[in-house]
Amino acid sequence: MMYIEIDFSSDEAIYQQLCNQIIQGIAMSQLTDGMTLPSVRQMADEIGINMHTVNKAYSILKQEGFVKVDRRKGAVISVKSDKEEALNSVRKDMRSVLAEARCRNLTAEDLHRMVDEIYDAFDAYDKAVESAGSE
Amino acid sequence: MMYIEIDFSSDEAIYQQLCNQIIQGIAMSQLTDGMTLPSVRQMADEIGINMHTVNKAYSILKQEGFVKVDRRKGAVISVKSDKEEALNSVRKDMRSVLAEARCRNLTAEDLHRMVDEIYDAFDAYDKAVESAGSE
DNA sequence: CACCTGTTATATAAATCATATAACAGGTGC
DNA sequence: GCACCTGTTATATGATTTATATAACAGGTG
Repeated sequence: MMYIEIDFSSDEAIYQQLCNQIIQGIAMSQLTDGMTLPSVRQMADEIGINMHTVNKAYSILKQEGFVKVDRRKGAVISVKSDKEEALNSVRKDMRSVLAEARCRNLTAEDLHRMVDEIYDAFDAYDKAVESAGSE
Repeated sequence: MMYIEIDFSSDEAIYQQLCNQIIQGIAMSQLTDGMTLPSVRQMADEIGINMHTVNKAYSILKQEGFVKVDRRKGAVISVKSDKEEALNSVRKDMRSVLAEARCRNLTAEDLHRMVDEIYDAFDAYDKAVESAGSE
């Protein structure tokens, strides 16, 4: 079970928003290895979009190594974690973010702090879910 | 003077590539406050694209606070650096990058190291330019 | 007044995004 | 075998975005 919220007035494509929210769900341990995502049709119904839009998102997640797609079970969370690959993939995006950060005079320390805050926020979510397990 | 290289077979929009390269140019001090970018027509000619595509890029850079556009001089580098605004703007993008990083089991330390490496690379470029000033 | 700026308007072709309808391959449970 | 559920593929259509082209306007410079 996972809340997905699509902003239809966003300039970000729907399939892209869907990908991002699922990745964030994995980051927050809301989605863990072995869990299955709703089928493309079910997910499409739930959030009120087309099946093919969901399929596109799932295909990308598969290609990027976040899920494995099994014809009978559907999309199963399975994160590929080759450290070298991961570093290279992340570095590319990080470079763009840091370019802007540096233009705006943020220091490496500012960014270390930001990284820690965001990572802590991910962990905080884990704990909240664990301790509210009975609800 | 600044080399711009557009990958026409990229899935990234041309105006977006142009924005990114200019922002990276500022980050590397290749472009500094007060410098003027080539006029929209001149830049378009140089890299072989349409004037309006350049204009779109410049307009975005203006809106995001990287340049100020003067009708007579053109687009002048002028980076807005309100720290609070900068932190909030960067945080949003950073969150997406870190979500992927965490899924792939990268630690906060891994990312601190990456931040430092990228920042050092920006600085290294500054120095290279300074010491080769006579060429 | 020619010449350079950015800016705006309009039109057009191509690509992307989202949708819709339909069908197929394959596994599950009755 | 037969419904029923998966993902997957094909095809078509409309809306939006991207990139281009041509043209004109406002304003500052020499």
